Amino acid sequence: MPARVTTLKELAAQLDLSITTVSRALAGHQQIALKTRERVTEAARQAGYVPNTAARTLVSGRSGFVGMVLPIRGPNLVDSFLGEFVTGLGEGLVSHGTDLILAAVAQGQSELSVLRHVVESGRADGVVVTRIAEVDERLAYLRQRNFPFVAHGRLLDIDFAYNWLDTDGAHAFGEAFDMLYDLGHRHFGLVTIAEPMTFRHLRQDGLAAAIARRGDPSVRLDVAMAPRFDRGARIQAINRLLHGAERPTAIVALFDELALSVMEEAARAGLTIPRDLSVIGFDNIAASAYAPPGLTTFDASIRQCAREIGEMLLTVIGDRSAAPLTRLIRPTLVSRASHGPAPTG
Amino acid sequence: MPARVTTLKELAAQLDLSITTVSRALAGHQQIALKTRERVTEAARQAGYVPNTAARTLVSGRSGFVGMVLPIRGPNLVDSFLGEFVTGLGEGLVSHGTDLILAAVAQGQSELSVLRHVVESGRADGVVVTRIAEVDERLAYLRQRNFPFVAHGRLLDIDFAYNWLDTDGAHAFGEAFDMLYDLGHRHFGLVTIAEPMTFRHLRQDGLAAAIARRGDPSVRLDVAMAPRFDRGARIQAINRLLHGAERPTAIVALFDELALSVMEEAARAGLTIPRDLSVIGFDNIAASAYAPPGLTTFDASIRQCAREIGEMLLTVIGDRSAAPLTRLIRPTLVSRASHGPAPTG
DNA sequence: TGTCGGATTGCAAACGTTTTAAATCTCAAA
DNA sequence: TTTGAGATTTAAAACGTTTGCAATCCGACA
Repeated sequence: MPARVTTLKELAAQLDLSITTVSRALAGHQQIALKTRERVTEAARQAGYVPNTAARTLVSGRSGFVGMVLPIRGPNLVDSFLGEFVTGLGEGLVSHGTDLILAAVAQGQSELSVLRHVVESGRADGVVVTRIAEVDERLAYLRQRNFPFVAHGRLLDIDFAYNWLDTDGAHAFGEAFDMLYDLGHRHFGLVTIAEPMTFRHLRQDGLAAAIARRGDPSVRLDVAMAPRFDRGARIQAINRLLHGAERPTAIVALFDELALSVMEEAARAGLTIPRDLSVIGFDNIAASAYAPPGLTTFDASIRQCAREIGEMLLTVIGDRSAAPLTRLIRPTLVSRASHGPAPTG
Repeated sequence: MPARVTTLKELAAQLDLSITTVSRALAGHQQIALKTRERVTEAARQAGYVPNTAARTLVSGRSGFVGMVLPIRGPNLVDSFLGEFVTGLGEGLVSHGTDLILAAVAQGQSELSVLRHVVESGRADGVVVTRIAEVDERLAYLRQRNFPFVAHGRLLDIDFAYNWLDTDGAHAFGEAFDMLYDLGHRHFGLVTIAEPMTFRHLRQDGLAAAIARRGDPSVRLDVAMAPRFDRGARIQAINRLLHGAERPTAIVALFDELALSVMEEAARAGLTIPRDLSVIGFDNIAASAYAPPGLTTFDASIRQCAREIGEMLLTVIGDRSAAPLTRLIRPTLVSRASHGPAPTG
């Protein structure tokens, strides 16, 4: 069995003081004589005393934890930025000594039920919710429960105010269109996913808005929709786009994984990028830098976003009555070699 | 403030039973009449009752958490498989309803002090330790503290028994050598790192052992050592290898990031892979599939390893007196296009 | 009717901390 | 010497759960 944990009671006995005094001394209360405070602090340091989290949580009602439900993934797919996200979140939380709780979802269980469990058991003082769906029962629950949370992403119909941070995909896709238009492209392809996630709409709408802004009737947009996690179907959708009656000269993909697939299929079809086809992605995952000829994309700086989300959540936990915090991050263009002038003729 | 949390007391009052009975009924104790058990279970379900973690932990001495210290990284580098690792760990833990605690290390703080805090505060029932160093103070502490843990990786001088899971890098590097030797290669390069991590030695020793086994005095091995996180110095070390008096025909890298750098620098030097140079990596990170011409490497199946680590840790926590668990996973060769016959002449 | 035994339920302590309210101490002023 | 104000310390309750032990209930048997 593990060596005995030092407790307040033991420390108090050793110092011939009451538990109360020791507790207060360690908390730095002014009412305790300075000499006593120092004596206690030193003894605690020597004994390697660390207050018991459970006891503290029980009495204070604060756990010092922030929760997050691990995204569910198929056997061979991992959230490509989970690592970055978690790292950033840790950075954002560490200043307050807050730790992160990751709760996995068991087979056949719902993400909501896990979230509920985290909340109701008092494990966490607040939670982070990622991958927001168009209609998101998690947000509905948290709101009704009035539990502190920050969402990474937005709802579509914002019928209530809440704390969120999002990357401005609409802006990025508008920027992508403008850049490609200026390079002479008129026939565009968009590869998107079938899942009801908000970011899909925001990005597509951003693209559509930019097209509308330009007001050029010769601009054409073909949309290919692929299930997110079915690789075969994804390839099929992409090839329909590539081998249609008329091929777009520029393809914008909802995120890098799709863009990389587009580049692979284009290569397989004998197309040279960017001479025959321009491709632009979103996220800037590691592989995008390596995939020839280097994918032009937008950096979503997940780590930085997650760090801010952590900080926001700490704020929300600290002051539950504060006005909702919202933050829209503008992703930066990472210009590599997968885009160029529209092919002539 | 959040809606009131349902508590045992409230549930008991509502059912006109004692707290004890309700607690026992929910725990499924046989001594409670079946009818009562059913009545209580139903009421708890209706009320959405979830037992308070802190209270339960306090009395039982078990937190239901497993801890891990977030690896420290520079501003732009993230542990490339943290996401996979965390996902796997979650999968391994979820069956027992155990959650994962991730504790970040603040600037200027030591990883050991954070680990200590996690342990001493009773936050976790066990911990996972990754990236084992040649002499690892974390393992020394955990052992002396007799606290349940599983290490991902081994110590060099195993002077005490403990629970570990490791990928058999030695075997993989031997396999790589054999394969390359059979392809005619005689002059080898190894790109390794300067940090005192065990896996460095194990892999290098595996390579050396394979060379010795072959007993061919014409085999030559040049070793380039680069600091792990200094990209500039890394490139420099690689180029020394590429532009020495005599260039190796095959380069084995300690892990994929290094191998990808080798391929980049080789391309920059006008070399064609694998015609002029064979390159083999280790880990099979996502980018390795995309980097031209596709990196031959070994799949370390981090997710699967992490899952097993989670399961091992649960076992260790359940039975502290059990014999140490050890597990050596043999990585599988992922044969892509970066290796081939040695150039003739 | 009284008693016994098994089935069922409840009381109270304990886990380690924080905090309210009260007790004690110290020392200068009266 | 007494008084009292301020400084310092403490006792005890509380947080929500689990659990050892004791109490109660019920029907059967004598």
